[in-house]
Amino acid sequence: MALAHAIMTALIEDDLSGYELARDFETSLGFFWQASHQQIYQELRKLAERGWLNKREVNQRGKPNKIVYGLTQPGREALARWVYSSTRSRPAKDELLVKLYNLDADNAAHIAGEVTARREEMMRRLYLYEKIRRRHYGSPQTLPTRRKGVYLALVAGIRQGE
Amino acid sequence: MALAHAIMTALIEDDLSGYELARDFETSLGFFWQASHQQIYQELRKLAERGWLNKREVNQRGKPNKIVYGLTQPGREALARWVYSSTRSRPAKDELLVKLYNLDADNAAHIAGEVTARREEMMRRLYLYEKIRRRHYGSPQTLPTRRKGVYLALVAGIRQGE
DNA sequence: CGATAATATGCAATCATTTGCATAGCAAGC
DNA sequence: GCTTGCTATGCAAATGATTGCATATTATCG
Repeated sequence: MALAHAIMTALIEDDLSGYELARDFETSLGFFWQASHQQIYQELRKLAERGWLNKREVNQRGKPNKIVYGLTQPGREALARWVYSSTRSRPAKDELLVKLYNLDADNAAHIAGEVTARREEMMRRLYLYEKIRRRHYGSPQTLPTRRKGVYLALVAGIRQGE
Repeated sequence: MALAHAIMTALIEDDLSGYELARDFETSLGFFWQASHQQIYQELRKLAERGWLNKREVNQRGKPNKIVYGLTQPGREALARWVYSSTRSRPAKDELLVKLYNLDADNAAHIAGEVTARREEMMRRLYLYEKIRRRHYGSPQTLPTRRKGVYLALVAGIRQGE
C-alpha cells in the first residue's frame, strides 16, 4: 500500500487535487514513485472513504471544477506509523539493462541508440533536479528537519541518476 | 510482457528449471529484473504453450524431478524482435526515499537505521558483483559481443548501486 | 526416528498497475 | 465556427505481481 502513503506524503504541506497530484508526480516525488492519473484518482477516493483524506470541491473560473484533497488527523497519524513499518525495497526493473544481455552485432546500433536516449532523458532530469537543489536547498544545514529529508532524497535521486 | 523476455534472456545460453531460474533471478539478471517463483513458474508454462520454450522433465537422484526449459527457435526470434521494441523505462519505486520526505525529530533514528540497513545490503551486493566482474570480466575488450553487453549491464548496476 | 532444510512445483485470491476509452469546460488561434 | 490543447475526472477490462497456502522428495543431523 505504498502508493497511498506516497500520495499522503505529497499532501503533507499542501492540499492538492488529483490532477495536480498527477502532475507533481512527474517531478519531485515522482522521481521515487510514479503513478498514472487513474491510479491516483482511485486511491484518493479510497483514502477519503477511509477517513485519511478530506475532500472539497473548488469552483474555478476558466477551468473545470476540481476536487481538492487534504490530510486529516487520522491520515497524518497513519502516515507517521507507516514510516516505522518495514520497507520492502522494490526492485529497480529496467528493460534496457535486460536488453543489454541480448547484445549482438545486429542490434548493437539500436541498443546504443536506446542507451543514448536514456542518458539524454536522464540528463534533462538531472538538470531540473540540480536547479531545484540550487534554488531551494542551497544551504541544507539551515532547513527544518522535514525539508532536510526531502533534500537527502533529492541528493540520493541525483546520485542515482548520475 | 517484459518478464517473459527477461526469462528468455536468462535461457539464452543455458536451459534451466523454474527453481534454478528463480534462484538465478536473485543474483545476476535479478539485479535488473526481480520475480518470485510463482510468477516464473506461470510464465514458463505460458511461454511453453506459445512455443517459445520447450520443456523436458529431468529425473534426478537425491532430489525431486525438475522440468527444464530451453529456448526454441521461435523463442529466439521473438526475443531478438523484442530488443527492437520501444523500452518503457519503469520507474524506480523506492519506499525508503518516500519515507525521507516524512523525516522529523521522532522518526529520524528509525529512518537512519533503515538507510544504514539499505547501505549495508547494497554493499554486500556490490561486493558480490565486484567479485563477478573481476573473475569473469577482467578484460572486457576480449569478450564476445553478447558478453560485452552483460558486462556493461553489470557495470551499470555497480555504478547505480554505488 | 523425528526435525529441519534444501529442492521442486503449483493453486487461488487478492492487490497493484496499465491500457483503452469516455466525458466535459473553456481558451486561443486560425 | 473549427481545431487544438490544457484542465479535470472517471469507468471497465486486462495484465502484472504478491501473498498465503499446499504438496512432495530426499539429505542431514541429532
